[in-house]
Amino acid sequence: MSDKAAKIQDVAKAAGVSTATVSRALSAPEKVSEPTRQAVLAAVEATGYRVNQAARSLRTRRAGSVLVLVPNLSNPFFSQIIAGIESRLSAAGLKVVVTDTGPGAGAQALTEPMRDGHADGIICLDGNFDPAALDEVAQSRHAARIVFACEWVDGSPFPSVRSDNAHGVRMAMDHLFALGHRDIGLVQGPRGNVLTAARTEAFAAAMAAQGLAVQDNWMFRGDFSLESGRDAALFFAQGARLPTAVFCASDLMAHAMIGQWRAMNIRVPQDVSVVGFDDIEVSEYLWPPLTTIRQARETLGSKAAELLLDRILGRAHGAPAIHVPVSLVVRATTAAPRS
Amino acid sequence: MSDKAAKIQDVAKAAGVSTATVSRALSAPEKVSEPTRQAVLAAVEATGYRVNQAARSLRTRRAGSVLVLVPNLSNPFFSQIIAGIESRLSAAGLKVVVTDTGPGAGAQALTEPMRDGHADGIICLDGNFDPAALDEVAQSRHAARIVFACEWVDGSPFPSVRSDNAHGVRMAMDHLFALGHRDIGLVQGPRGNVLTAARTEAFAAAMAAQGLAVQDNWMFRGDFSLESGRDAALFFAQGARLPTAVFCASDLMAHAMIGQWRAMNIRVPQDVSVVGFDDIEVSEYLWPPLTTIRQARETLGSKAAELLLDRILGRAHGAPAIHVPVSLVVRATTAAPRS
DNA sequence: CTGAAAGCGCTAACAG
DNA sequence: CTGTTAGCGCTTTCAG
Repeated sequence: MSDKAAKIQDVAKAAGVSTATVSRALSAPEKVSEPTRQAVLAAVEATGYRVNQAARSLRTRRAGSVLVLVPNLSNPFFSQIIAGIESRLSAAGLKVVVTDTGPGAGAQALTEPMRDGHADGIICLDGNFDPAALDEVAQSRHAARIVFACEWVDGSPFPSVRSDNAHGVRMAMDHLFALGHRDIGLVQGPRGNVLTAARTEAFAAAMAAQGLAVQDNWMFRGDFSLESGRDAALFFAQGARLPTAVFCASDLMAHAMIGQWRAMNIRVPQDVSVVGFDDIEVSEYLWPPLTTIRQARETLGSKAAELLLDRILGRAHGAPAIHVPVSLVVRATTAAPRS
Repeated sequence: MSDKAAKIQDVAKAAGVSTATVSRALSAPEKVSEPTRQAVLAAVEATGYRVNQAARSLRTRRAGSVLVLVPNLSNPFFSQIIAGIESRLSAAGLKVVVTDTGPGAGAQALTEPMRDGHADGIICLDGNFDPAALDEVAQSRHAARIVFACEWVDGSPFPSVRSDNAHGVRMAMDHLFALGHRDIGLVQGPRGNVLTAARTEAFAAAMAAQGLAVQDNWMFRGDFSLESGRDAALFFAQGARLPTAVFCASDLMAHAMIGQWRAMNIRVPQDVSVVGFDDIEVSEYLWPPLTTIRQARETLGSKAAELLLDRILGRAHGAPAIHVPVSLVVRATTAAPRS
């Protein structure tokens, strides 16, 4: 049990067959007669044999695993997506490993793991790549095994799974309009981010459809982080007049903004209503519970896994953009405007 | 660039040297003359060569990576620990991969990755293993490359890095005592967890030192989750009398408890004071900002990485338990008891 | 259905 | 300092 690791030779000897048969019994059972299969399995058990993945990879030129690239592991938003990915891929016999794309990771982060034989495919949750650099990636022979989820890169030829951001924003805005809000502020994501673009654009469109102007002094540039949410609170509070509602492009920013406002005695939703985006777990538990747009994170993950699997197995090609529905979760941070 | 992957042979040919020299130039530059090294590097560049990790692993019997086992990826508490691990190990040329120990993962999760050649070592942030099963793990030839961090398993022969939990609880309690609290409740972690044991014991000791009894009806069994924090709020509210302060074994539980209480019109800290444990990022941003015990997460991670590295390189042995200092962060959830 | 044998790409002795 | 050579453990033709 604690001796040298058994190798396929040892199993073959113990089972009285050749190494080739052991190999087949293990990875293509249907090619082996039932009795030999049993014998091999028994021998595997007896010797405590485990296949050496390095040797197998070298021979088959497959890694047996998929890499998930996350922009920021500390954002609880991502864990459920990973869970969705995992459930789909582990069923297909693939391991899932997760890595944080450090700040300023180059586009090579998308191909290197495959070139180096670490992964058979990549699911990237980070859209923060230089489009030009991505063109080069697209030329690589590994390009077909890259899938984006949540975020994506405009104009890039990779399949992606995304929440229906525009629809989410529209629901949020309709909810605010229905409550009677017309003076609505926006906390955006970081410049150059596709989610920022999609959500900001949808915000502007919704305002325009109501004949409302988007005011510059009610528009704050954040970066999805807690800190920028706090900054947003200060920004709005310093203005001549508070909007009656603010739409935040992420829950995290919304929570920090609300927290800072409370410290300043600005009450949500009595003084200002707030809507978030993401529906992270904590949003349900804090007070006041956050009205927000829920992303179907598990679905996002499993669809991305599906897309990648299709490509790894050569079952499908092309670069579809799959949109996953979102939903409005009305909780306690929204109410009619202050009079 | 997008052709077949270059192999070491191609580089050797291009540089006019043998494959062995290429190999040396890449992984032991000091064993090669400067001119040849340059020639090899140029050839690598020209061919776009990347070493095949599977082949290298097969030959060297090393994976070149370390696995971090996390109980729950969705807890933001872990990400900074991982960052600490990463900064130390990447400097040593090791990749870091992260996996979620699914619920009910067996002890084989600790050895399998090494047996299978996926990892050279394991840093485990999850203490939830059957001690009996761990005895078997301890016999394995991979036992020497397992390090625990944050959590650990009592009586197991593995090195570990831990926060000084007892000291943290003592500081929290002293803070409450100094404010005048004597009626103090406790929200524990899950049964069988070492952190629960350490923190609950320290709580009881602190109370005893003040001549105070630990009341059963002010003691709630949680599991570190948001949901159990909400349950704790209900539990205390249903009692005949609220304690004047509650110590929560995790920030997440504290936040959910406070949130639920606010919904019930129980105010923190006016009606009850609350102290948490962890100091997750959000604790600083919510209202009221949480008084809590800060764990030096980055340090926890880097020390664990150091410990593991020593063992991988054969520089050190044994199973030390390294204690990392914690600190009390006083914010706004604690005040003098209601009168 | 099974066995023999040839490597996958790399590194580590061992000579020179 | 450099080249030759022998595998690491596995899968996969190719025969039988």
